[in-house]
Amino acid sequence: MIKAERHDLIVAELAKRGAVSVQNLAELLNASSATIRRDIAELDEHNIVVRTHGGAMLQDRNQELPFDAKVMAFHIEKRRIGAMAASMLTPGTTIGLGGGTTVMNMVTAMKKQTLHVVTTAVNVALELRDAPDIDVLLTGGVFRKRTAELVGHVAERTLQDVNLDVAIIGIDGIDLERGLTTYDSAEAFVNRVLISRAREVWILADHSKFGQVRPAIITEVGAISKLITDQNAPAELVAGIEKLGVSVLAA
Amino acid sequence: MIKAERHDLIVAELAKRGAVSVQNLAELLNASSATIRRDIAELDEHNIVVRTHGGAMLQDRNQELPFDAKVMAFHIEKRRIGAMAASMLTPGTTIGLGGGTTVMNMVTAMKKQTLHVVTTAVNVALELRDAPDIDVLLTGGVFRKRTAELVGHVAERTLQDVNLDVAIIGIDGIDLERGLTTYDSAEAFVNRVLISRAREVWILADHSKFGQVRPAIITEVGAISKLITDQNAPAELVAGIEKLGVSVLAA
DNA sequence: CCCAAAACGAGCAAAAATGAACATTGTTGT
DNA sequence: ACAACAATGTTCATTTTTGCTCGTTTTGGG
Repeated sequence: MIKAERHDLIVAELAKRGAVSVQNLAELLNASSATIRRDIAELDEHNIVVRTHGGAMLQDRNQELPFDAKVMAFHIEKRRIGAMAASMLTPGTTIGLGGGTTVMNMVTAMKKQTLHVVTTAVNVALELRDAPDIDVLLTGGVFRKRTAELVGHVAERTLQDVNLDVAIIGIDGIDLERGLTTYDSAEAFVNRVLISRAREVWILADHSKFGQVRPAIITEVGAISKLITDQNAPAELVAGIEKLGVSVLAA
Repeated sequence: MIKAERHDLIVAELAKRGAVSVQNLAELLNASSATIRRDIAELDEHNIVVRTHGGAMLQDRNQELPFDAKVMAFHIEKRRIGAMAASMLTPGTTIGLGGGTTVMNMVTAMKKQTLHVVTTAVNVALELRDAPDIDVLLTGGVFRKRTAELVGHVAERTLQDVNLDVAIIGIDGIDLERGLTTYDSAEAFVNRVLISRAREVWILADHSKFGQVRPAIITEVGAISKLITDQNAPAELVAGIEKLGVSVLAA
């Protein structure tokens, strides 16, 4: 059994049970505990799992939300997408972040880095409270209660004053002709401004978003730099997107 | 079973039942009562559960947020001050809110009212997520991690664009000669802007703030309209403040 | 108010897990 | 074929965790 296979199985086991011991995994995978420990350490470095004494778990209980998390759709995929996106950041750069669960997964994975963050999402700011080397600028704006995101002209004007190296946003639908879409038009507009201020645009979207069309258009597919998704994204759609000059990465 | 897993299960059990005994948990998790006690103690240190004699229970929702030590001090007084201030609001008006624990107490007490809120405090916005008839404008700005407040020119500029009926802020010190003061000068400055945009200024301060002087000046005592405090405020200071035209109310 | 049962904290020793160094195996490129 | 390298397993000293004992504190019933 090769390393990558073990890693996959460890993540799969965690997805099922939430936490596993080194011993269990050693038996399950016919590997020595030393190897399992090395595997877990590596997965932890990539922020895919959290290493603990005796084993590994999916998330640090300190940040475990009282609700969902484990119920959330495609949370393993989102976590891996977030971890990959976080690992691709250049230290010291300024990144703009929208809202959404996938982006939040990325934020938890990037806490140890050195960055400047501009965001329209209140949750992102709060999550970064214990990130010692990341400063956070909240755009301000009308507080959307459902998503805890900030919209409107205050958000827009604040964004007009910053330059971003990368804008990273989550979406609800991606379609070759209809572009990147979401449910709320005010949020779509703010995301459009975010995009306009950035040299590069990264989109985070698990495979369930492919081929979906939502009411509010954010931008066209050709306008983005990178699309970070999971292994299950439909191949022909991925090919079509790449043909538009977008680099598609599968976590 | 690894420690982290036990911790998760303890929290899960609490989520279901509200409270559990050490014995129950010991059986359920196949661990000794000593271990369970240590687990609960650790979870309690991280403020995830509340340790009690014989077991553990869920956090008291009213005092759970990130302020810890400060919240406990003068908790009762702050709550009464907050309740009184909330009861004095006129429906439909626009109020500006700063940060701090006393203001937060007021915010929890005003959720059912109909109001427009402008605030520099991220916690205030989140707290009002389930207030159906209050719309919230967050000013934006640099996110101060210690207090979760927003400061800097973005906050200032947003405030320049609004007119407030009342500005309500908490302070760390009030003194006849040295005025209203707080620890952080950036926050003091934002509060000053907040005050400048309002027709009326209400200050919330429990009695421990009287006679205190902190590094950063917000404004002079004569500039405020109402001071809402508790019964234990020193009488001679209150008299001096009233002489400056401030109406002092004791909750 | 008092007493017995239950729960607790602290110290301790056994057990489990870890990290680091080293040996072995397998793979890759030349 | 051979050297360089990565991955894995093994050993051992160290650290962390756990269960137990015992004296003390808290709780709740009479």
